[in-house]
Amino acid sequence: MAATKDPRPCSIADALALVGEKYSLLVLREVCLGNGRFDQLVRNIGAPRDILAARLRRLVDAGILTKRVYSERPQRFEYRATQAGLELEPVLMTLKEWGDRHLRRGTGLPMVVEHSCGHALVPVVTCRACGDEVRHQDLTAHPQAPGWTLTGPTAA
Amino acid sequence: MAATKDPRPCSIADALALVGEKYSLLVLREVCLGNGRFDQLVRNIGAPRDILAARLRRLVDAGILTKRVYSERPQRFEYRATQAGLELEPVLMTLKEWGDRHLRRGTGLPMVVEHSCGHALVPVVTCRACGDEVRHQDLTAHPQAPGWTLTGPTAA
DNA sequence: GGGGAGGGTTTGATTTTCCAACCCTTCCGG
DNA sequence: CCGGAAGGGTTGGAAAATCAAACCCTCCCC
Repeated sequence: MAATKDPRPCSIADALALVGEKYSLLVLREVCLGNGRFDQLVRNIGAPRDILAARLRRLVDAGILTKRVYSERPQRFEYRATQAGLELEPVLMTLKEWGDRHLRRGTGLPMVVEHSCGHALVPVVTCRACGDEVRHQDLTAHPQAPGWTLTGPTAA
Repeated sequence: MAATKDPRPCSIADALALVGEKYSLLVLREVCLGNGRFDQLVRNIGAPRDILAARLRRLVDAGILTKRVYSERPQRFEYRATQAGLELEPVLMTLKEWGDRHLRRGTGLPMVVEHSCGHALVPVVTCRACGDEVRHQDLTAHPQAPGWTLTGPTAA
């Protein structure tokens, strides 16, 4: 689902071209939870079976999932996240946190993820260099490739 | 674009229902960069004008963007991120980082974001409680609402 | 040999997207 | 006063993606 003629070279656009189609990130959610079987995915995501099959093919081709046999005779499969797939989990957690805060004021969370430190996970995006939480006003964009023309206050 | 019958109550699914449609997150990318005018968005994202208009309406309705007049006579508009919109920027940065690492091995990045600490931003998702980087093996899911049946190794 | 689980594919109707063309207002130049 | 051009969309019809339900195949169990 690449933005058909995105004139900007952009890793965000490229990433979304792989995992931005409807259901793809929900597939990853389920697979990260260990629910990697076809009918589990159908039930838990609520996607049409044909679409789901297409997404799974795409994610496997992209190296985000692998298809494993968990039983010969009868032959049965399971999808699992590759390393690249697991590294998308922080994106999911960050999105979950946003949804928890903005879409469920007061409603109680449908799921809580516990971190190994013993606390409920509240993901925070920080800067690798200084450790500070990332906020918009601390960021400045520096285009490195043609196609980028900035005009706003974030421009460099 | 809600997963039409997602049986799971889930903040990830809900968030994607708002911003998961094609182009929506790219709109947010541009708006965060300060490129909030309709024809800038068309050019920079490469989306059809009608689709873009629909996305903008939706994002404004959802409280993620606002439509501001930046010139009366001739009347001209500009879209800006609300606080809720700005708080999605960490999601974009995390996704950008994933794309930079997995989709551009060796190709040189099309854009670098500088953090106010003086270094190029490399976003890291950490746990608010302990500060450690979030990794899959440190997470355990705890369903709080019906609809959640876990079977895998992540299950609680 | 009937039925169910698992993992899909096929078919046809319904929605979305896409693209090009068009519209409207206001400013500008001649 | 007339003809653009910029900005911000809307409209119409063709093309593509999605949806739901039905179907298929293999193997297992009774």
